[in-house]
Amino acid sequence: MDVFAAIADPVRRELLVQLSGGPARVVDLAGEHPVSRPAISRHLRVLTDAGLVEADERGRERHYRLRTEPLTEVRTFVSHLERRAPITEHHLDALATEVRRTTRDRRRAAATPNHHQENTA
Amino acid sequence: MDVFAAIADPVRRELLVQLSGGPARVVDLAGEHPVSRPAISRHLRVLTDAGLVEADERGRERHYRLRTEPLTEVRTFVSHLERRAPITEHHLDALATEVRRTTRDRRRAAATPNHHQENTA
DNA sequence: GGAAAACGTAACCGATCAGTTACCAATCGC
DNA sequence: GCGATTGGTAACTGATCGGTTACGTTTTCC
Repeated sequence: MDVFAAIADPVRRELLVQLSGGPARVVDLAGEHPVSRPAISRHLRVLTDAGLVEADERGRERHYRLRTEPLTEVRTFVSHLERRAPITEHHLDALATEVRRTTRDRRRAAATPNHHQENTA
Repeated sequence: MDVFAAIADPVRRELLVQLSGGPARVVDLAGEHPVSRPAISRHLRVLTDAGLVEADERGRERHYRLRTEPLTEVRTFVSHLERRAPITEHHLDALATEVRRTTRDRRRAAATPNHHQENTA
């Protein structure tokens, strides 16, 4: 299943948002949803196949964490459409602002080793 | 059907790309696809419901054109995930570059009123 | 006026999806 | 060792999806 299909499901999008706050176990993820744990397990499988998450085995637990690389395809697609389309200028400005802020945050995070478990090699 | 589901289908993504080159009629859009015209019609209906396209009635023809506003939601979602995730720096740099270029192209396009049908590539 | 073109919709169908329950394997804590 | 916890998978099911063909309507053009 490709990335676009993977993020088409609202439950999966919610899972990704949860994981954007840091790694989590399956029970923890499932605890926040009205659907059963096996259903979550299968959603995680789909996300894994799409490359959007990865699991670290820790004994009987699996710690899932977010992987954002595949999102590049989505971003590229959206950018492509927005580039040549009769859109109002402010949309792109908003995007540029977003990116500037993101990059700044990112740099700050990299300079501050006290974040969570990610040591960017 | 929400925007994420709308862009989950490869045919619909292709339609959006086609329309990013300018408005087009249903027959023209269908001509580039191996699927039947009614199928295209229904894809266009889904895209319309998602707000991603809009049709101008011109006699017996309908000229569909792209609307990018709903894509904001997708961009926001992706940005949100990428902001706080252990990603390598070069991804954000790539995004920043993309945006810079996009803005520049956009300004140039706005200054040049004569771009319309495909024939761009 | 009538054929042709453009396009939407209805009816149908097979495939896929997302959910459930039931079950099994592995690991942890006492 | 043993019960409890964690989590994956299998089997089943109802719903949705995407495709097709058939058809109806409107507009264009001779």
